[in-house]
Amino acid sequence: MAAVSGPQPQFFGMAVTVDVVVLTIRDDELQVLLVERGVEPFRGALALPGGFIGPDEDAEPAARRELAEETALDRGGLYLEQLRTFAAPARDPRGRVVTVAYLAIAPDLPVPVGGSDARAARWQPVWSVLSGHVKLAFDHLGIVEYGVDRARSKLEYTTLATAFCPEVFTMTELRRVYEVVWGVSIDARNFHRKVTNAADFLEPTGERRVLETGRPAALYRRGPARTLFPPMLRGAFPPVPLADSGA
Amino acid sequence: MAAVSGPQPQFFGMAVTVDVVVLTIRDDELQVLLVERGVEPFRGALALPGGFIGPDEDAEPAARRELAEETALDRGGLYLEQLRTFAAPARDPRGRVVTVAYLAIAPDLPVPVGGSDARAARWQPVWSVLSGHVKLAFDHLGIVEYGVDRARSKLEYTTLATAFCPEVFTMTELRRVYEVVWGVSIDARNFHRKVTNAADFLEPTGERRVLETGRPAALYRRGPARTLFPPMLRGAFPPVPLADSGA
DNA sequence: CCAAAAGTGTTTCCTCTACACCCATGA
DNA sequence: TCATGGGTGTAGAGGAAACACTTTTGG
Repeated sequence: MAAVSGPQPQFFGMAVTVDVVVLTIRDDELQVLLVERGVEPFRGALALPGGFIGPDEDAEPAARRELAEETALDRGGLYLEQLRTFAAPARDPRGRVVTVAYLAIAPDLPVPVGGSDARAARWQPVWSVLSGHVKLAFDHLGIVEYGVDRARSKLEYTTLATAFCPEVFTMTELRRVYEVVWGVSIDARNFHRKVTNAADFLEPTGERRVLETGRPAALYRRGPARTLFPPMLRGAFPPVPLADSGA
Repeated sequence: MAAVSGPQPQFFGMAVTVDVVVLTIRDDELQVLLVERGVEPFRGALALPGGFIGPDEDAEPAARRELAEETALDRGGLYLEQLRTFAAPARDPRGRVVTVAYLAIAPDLPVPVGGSDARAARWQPVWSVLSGHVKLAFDHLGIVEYGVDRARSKLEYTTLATAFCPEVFTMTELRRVYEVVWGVSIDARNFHRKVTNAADFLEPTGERRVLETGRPAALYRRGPARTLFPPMLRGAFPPVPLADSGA
């Protein structure tokens, strides 16, 4: 595509990248996917997976491509949505680089491997990033904060929670998503009633999963609904920090 | 800021613009601010106000600057939030132009005037744009659709509705915002109770506004809250199309 | 039989809707 | 005193929180 000679060629000196906040639940914790940078700047530092948008590429395909290249995550079922764009003039030492941030949600997957521009990819608990224990390159800390906020909000009024689950899942697995992402404790019985009443949220498969102990759990698949009505309101839950389900 | 000589100079050939969906309520209709383009491409066509981000400028300041330049809208009180970024490769005939779209909400203001790159600025009913009656340049129709959707959603669980009102306003003015933006009819009495119960949504000024007829209405100012709890759920309102408040 | 996890029923409370009713002003 | 719009009271429906209780498996 040749550029029409325009009156403002001086503006065509920027680069646009994508960066992806991939969230999952592992070991009963909310975790984010990070890569160790293999190139300058910030070589060796941890960062979000991402990279430059190609000259003839749209942003979302670029996000999927970078995920596939750097982290071997490319299965089609991955939930991906645009978060927001970060355009502070000095956010990248290479020059004027504007980044379009994406949020992806994945079920608990095998540990991803490194790719071309990244030495290694690994899951990191979100709290360790938000608390500053783990430092990120560029302005990626702010992007993670924004992405986690978005995910927490969207659990309320969309069916996003199912994106954290595998294709079939139990009621308890779905409830753990809410508990872990929000950091609250939820009554299993009222939760069961609420989500089964929400139209098109879940479809029973008819199958059951037998565990080591206890009654077998019914299995569900995500339904066609994308918004949740009535919503699951966070404000309605007790300020209890967490269920002491462990130990 | 000189660019550090990086390994990927071939990516630095893009331009980034901002485009702003400014919404207001005029004549009991939701309206959007459009400008008549004064330069190519699409010279003479209607478009959203916007323009190129400067070499050392962040996106949000650019949006405010373009609004001031093209539409003489620059008062500080304007609500402005980022919507999303549109990056389709062929969206602009001048070359690879990525745009960061913003949503602004304004109270009913005096009709704005044109500025440098725009011959004239004017309010247009949203329905005339969404229905295709009024054609827009570039992919701006899609941006308006996205912005209107966002505004409708945010009325539910944020205090965004007050951004449509002047600094002090009556309960009825606030209710008209919901009715016009959602296209529904709302019981005035229940609405009154609901918003006065929501913490920090409204602050009574103690003043009253005397109208031509009827009991004087109490005046309110927006409170410090930015989120609304409990939310105003759209699904709860009757499927009635509109209040027949006019003749 | 016991432990553990899944799922149901029931009570109580609280919010929301619908609507009757009262209040304050101008003409 | 009438018309017009602002604001309160209240009864009934529906949803949610709390929690006792039953079901189904493994040991």
